Amino acid sequence: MKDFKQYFTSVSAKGAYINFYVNKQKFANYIIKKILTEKNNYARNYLGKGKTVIIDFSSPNIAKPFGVGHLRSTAIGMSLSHIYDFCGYETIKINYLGDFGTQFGKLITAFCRFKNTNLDLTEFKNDPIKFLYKLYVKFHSESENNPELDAEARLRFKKLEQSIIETDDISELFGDISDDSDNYNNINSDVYDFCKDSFKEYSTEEGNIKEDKNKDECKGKVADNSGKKIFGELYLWKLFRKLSIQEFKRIYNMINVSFDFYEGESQASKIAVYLVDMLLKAKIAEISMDAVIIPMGKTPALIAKSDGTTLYLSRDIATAMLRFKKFKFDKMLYVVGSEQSLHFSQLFNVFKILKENEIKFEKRKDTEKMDADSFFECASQISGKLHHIKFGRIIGMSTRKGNLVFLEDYINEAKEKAQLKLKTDEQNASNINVYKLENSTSDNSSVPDADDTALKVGIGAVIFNDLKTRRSVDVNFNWDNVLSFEGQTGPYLQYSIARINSLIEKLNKEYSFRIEIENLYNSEAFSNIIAGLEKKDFCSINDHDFKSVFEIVKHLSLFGDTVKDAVSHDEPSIISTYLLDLAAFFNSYYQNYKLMNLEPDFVYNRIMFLISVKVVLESGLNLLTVPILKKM
RNA sequence: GCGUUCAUAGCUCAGAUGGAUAGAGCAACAGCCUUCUAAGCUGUGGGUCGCAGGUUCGAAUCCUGCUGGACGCACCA
Repeated sequence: MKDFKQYFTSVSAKGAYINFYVNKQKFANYIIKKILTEKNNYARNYLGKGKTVIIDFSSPNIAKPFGVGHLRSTAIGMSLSHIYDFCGYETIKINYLGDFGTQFGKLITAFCRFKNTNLDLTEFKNDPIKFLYKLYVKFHSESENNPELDAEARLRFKKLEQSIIETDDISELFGDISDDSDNYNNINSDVYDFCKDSFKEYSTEEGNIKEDKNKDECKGKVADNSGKKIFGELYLWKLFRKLSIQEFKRIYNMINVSFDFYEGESQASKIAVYLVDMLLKAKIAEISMDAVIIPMGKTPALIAKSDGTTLYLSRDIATAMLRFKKFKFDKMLYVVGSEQSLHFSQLFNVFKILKENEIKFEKRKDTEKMDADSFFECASQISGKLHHIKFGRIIGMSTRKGNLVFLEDYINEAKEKAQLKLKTDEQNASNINVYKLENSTSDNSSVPDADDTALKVGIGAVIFNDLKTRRSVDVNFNWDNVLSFEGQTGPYLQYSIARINSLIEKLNKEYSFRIEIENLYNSEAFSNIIAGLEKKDFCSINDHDFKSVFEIVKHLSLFGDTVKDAVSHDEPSIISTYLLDLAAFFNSYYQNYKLMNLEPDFVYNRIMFLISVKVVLESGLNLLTVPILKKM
């Protein structure tokens, strides 16, 4: 700080502006040195020190395929979690699965009815999600002509809901539902009997469930994997959920996404019922047309249906409270499409109202499995901590044939394109090598694992495509744009890094520098190099390439501000834009200034410079969850 | 009808708290691979920043109105 002045050469006033002239050489060397020393900690900040942020994202519905629509939330949420982490926050990633609602009654009905007809159960084992999706579609086409199906579905859901709410298993309600300990891979043979004809046994003609005198013996039950008798609906639902989560995890794994917790809407349903009751007693909620509402603004918030069952909103209120109790978060982000804006503004309003009416709560002693007092105590602290991270819709999203696009197919298409590209590159390379062999300088090494590379390029293209524009704008889905690897794309960024690696490797060999770029992030080697260069400058204002070098270094120096911008706006695209500019600067430099055959000292310094560019590009791609490739 | 949101080059978008001559990529055209990866680079053309007012020394950016699109508006999530 004392020698702050040395970084400026002069100051002058020009019109309405005061211009500071920086000492470019000192500035450039300072930045390069800083990056080399701090490496992947360069540009980190501590805005969130001691603070906890929860990011609720992805949140697909179980028993439904993971489509491209969910990718946007997933990509944005995952990237935000990295960005918050980079800013010193304690970050908790939650996947809130849609595991509750009438559609499960439909699915169970369809499963029982169609199981033995033309749908193949081995298909269910091989690809449960696609199988269930087919069931769902089949149910809808058949129920048009057969209203009986809808009635059965409603009843089955009612039974499911009942058994979920009645369950005594608290861990089932509050635990991480992705736990793999109970293995549902082998379907219990009871289930076959259940599916066959049990429904007739316990449904009445009025469309109600028959009272069971002898609960454990009744036909509608099957043994779960611990041998306990549970309703068949509950069993199937758990099975569907388990299989769905397994499938989701496989996909998440592929795109480097992970969660700290998997929660389900079903978990909150029990508390939601209780919550509605409390809000009514506290006179915050009231009854209107048999339903329970909380009056606010123009559109009152509906928290219970006229039949007394809860809604999405009531479950979200309960979930937020549970999470606050558990994590004491300072901030919670819901990464959900902007079409749900009203829902979230209502949710946030509820907490505002709870805060304003704090004193109205009666302390209750008749708590059941939870501590109601502390539950409501925390409610007043939640207001202002919730944020809806909305994003625009994906328009025109369909396969080339016009159906829903499964994420995996989407990635595969991108991968195939990348494979094709790799193949033609290799051919071209071998053609060129015909010339090169005369000089025999080329080592003719092809890309190590073409399959893996293609996959990462495909994923990079797909993820980056969702993160390159501001969240708020609707994206026009266009296959040609997504599958383009040129210009402002993920592969362009990956390619820039691959180029730096390959260049450094070549120079390393040519000049015998022995710079261990492999160990850049985990060895002391670099720190030592830097320490040895304490007094030395990497670049000078008189260098022939200084203008271009400085342009890049200036941009490198802005990375920290870019990260802060991104976190304060919850906007990954700010990082994307930054990286595209950086890559463009670098590629321009690469093309215009060749390093081979220059003085060793100079080349060595430029390698250091290139490493600083690489460090920032890689940090940035990590923030976006775009895979980094050594070679392409 | 009410609410939210968007409108910048032929297309997709930057331009985020008002600042100097509004920038990229794609597409088009003209070039550049027998020295570092052409998934790249260099150049050319392309704009009444939806329209009309207002605030300001200064507006793509802020305010008002209008037009056009998207989404949402009580028992779905």
